[in-house]
Amino acid sequence: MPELPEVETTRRGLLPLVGLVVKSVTIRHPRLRWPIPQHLAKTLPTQTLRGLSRRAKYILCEFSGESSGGVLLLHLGMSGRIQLLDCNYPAEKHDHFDVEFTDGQVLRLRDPRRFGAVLWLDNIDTKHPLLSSLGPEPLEAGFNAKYLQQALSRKTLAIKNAIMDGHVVVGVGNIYASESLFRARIHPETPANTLSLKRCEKLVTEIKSTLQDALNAGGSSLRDFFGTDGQPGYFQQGYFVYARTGEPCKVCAQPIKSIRLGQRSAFYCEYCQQR
DNA sequence: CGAATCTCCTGGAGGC
DNA sequence: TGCCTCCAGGAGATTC
Repeated sequence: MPELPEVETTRRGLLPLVGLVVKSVTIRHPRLRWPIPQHLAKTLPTQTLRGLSRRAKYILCEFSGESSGGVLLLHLGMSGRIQLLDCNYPAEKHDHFDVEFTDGQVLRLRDPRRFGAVLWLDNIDTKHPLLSSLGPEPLEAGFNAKYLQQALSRKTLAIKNAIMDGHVVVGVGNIYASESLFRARIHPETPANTLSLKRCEKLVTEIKSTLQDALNAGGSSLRDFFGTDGQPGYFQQGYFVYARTGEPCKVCAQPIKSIRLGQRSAFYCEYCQQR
């Protein structure tokens, strides 16, 4: 599933497109999380891709042309992937959206479960509801122990759910939430507002290193993550606890436990992680 | 405001 | 071989 490292890996894979001009847009199945704006088929051609950035798990593609411009916002949801292909490459089932460039490359979005999104913003507008109330980027300096403790100060819910809340910090999904808490030796059910500053410090450090490790490995591969070159990520080799229920802890050899927290599975070692 | 629940959707796995 | 159920998962919407 795309989490932040996978999304960033995808963004980097799209960088060769910067500077290219759009030839056409194909919308095969507009019903994603929200409808894909039909006007893109008319308004995007002739515009030039000026830059690619990312906020949380949103990929922001900045376009401008003679008299118009805006931002194509892409979200991979849970099963989305984007590939760069030759425009003659036949579309397959679940290939919902193409942006073809004049050099013959096509950006192709495939999303079987259709939880992803393709939206159009008139400008990089931080007032857009999807972007306006997001927490800090986990790998940036604004995400630190002091900030985290403050952000958690009125939250009594389990720490695992708290760090998966994009208003607290963005980009920490189900996999890396469990992995980061294991590395920080914090039990996932610990009430968020009871963490000491020292434990917040440790958690911040481990969230950063877990995400950075995954990024260095080219993204994770829970089931079906593939980069823009079609190659799978390899971080899954390194999971300490995720989806390892009953298997021995890599540190103490006790069996890994799993519980449900907020409709999500959480994995932990009851000996290595304390409340 | 916080917290819990519901919801979107499809494919794959397991049971019978 | 087919059908049924369950599960996975991001995050906005809804409800209390």
